[in-house]
Amino acid sequence: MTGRAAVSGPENYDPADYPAFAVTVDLVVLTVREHDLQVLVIRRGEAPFAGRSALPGGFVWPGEDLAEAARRELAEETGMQVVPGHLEQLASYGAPDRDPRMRVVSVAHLVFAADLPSPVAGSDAAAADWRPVSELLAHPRWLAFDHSRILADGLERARSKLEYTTLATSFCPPEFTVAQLREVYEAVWGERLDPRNFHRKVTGATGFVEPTGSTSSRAGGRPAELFRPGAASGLYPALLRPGS
Amino acid sequence: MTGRAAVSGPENYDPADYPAFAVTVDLVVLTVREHDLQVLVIRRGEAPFAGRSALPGGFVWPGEDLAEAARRELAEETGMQVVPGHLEQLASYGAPDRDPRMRVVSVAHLVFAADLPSPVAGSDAAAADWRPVSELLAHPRWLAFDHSRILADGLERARSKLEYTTLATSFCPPEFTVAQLREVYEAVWGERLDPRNFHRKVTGATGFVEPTGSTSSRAGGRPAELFRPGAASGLYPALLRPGS
DNA sequence: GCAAAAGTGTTCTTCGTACACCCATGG
DNA sequence: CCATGGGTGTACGAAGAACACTTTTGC
Repeated sequence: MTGRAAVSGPENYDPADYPAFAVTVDLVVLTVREHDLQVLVIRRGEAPFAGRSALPGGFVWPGEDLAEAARRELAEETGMQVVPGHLEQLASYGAPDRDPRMRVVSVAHLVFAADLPSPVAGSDAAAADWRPVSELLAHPRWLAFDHSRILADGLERARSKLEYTTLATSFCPPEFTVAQLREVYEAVWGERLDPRNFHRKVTGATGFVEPTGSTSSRAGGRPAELFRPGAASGLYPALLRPGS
Repeated sequence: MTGRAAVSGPENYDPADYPAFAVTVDLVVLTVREHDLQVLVIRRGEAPFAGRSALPGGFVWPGEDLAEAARRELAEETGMQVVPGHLEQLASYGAPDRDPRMRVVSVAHLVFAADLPSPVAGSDAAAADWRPVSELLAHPRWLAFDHSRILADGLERARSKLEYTTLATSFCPPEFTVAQLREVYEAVWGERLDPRNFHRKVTGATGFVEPTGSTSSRAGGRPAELFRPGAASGLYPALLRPGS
């Protein structure tokens, strides 16, 4: 387990001499529900951290790529289908004592999910469930391991990605109004945005949203136009956070 | 080695049942020399990829954090001291076949280094040496493993970090002129910038650079004022790339 | 008509860009 | 003096912020 400690890299070593790590993937699955940013957590049944919440995740298998493992775990633990929006690698966490049982390096991934009707069903995990991000970050001990840190990093990544990419549409259903899109920005950034200026910026940015022609009816108020996600992935001009 | 494949995450498993991975750190060490962005590579002595260049790196030890391992490998393989500028995690690479010998997950790190007088000395590796990034990216097979991909990701990260952070000063000596700082931007972005507008933006951004009071003398031309890195880490207003 | 939400126009300011121009040194 | 690079002033346009105003529905 300790290794001969060859110091010059991958050369001159015997594989068996080197420390074995477990490699896992953890998932920060974000969605916007009820004007609030929420994250998918599961309830841990066993020690360590029994009874606490944790991010979904699990071990990477021998033949799998990291992203593949993340997609598999997402499906297994939450019943969510592949590509429920967008999945990207977030960062890796490998502090020696982050798991008391063994040396684990976890590759965290970030998923932007639309608010599906029944997002957590037919799940393999005991209980998968949406929780407000703000609530979990206010109580860092509610999450097992270093998952609070991972969540914080995922949130910060999400916040900055909304500024210069079109990923906010991943949080929306296939067709959406400008107000729904604004709700995404307001929930992720935790700030109120001017509806009038927001509307102009969104419709003015090239390839961000594309009108469908139809409108959405609602109680009280003029019906809103419906949009589809546009072709662009980068956002120009960018939508910068107010408190910059 | 294959595992019982418990599907519900870190619960109900026996550690010995799970696939063992080797975990390494790889380093993308960038600097600007001779008006050109360069990266530190070592020459591999042994198979696989014997004779080819590779990014410096090596195995993570049992008691080490990931960033710690990166700093140690940097010192061992290149003789560079800790914190030669700035070190941050880049991304992890874990394709099943990325190393023909064993299953390896590599956590890549990115270092911004100043152009030191003798950056590679007393090195443990056979030969560590600066190479132009553009040259290596134009010939992806010159680098071992998936290091070309890692380098490309590191370059893109560096490019965007210059836009909205003050990290460019990490490429400069402790005291520098605006022209030297501009050389960093031009080398990393591969674009010419207007010296006059650049000067105003740099000196106008809050906390980016701080005048020392002294000047630098040079052959032909008015002496330039010398600056130190300022206190800010974020850059406001941002310095955006021309071709946006 | 009235409330409510969607969407447009207008003004002010900030920032990017282009480029004319002046400043301070070495030769 | 003149070549060379450092640094400032100015003018125009694009984009952000604030907010008055018009539009289109339900009741």
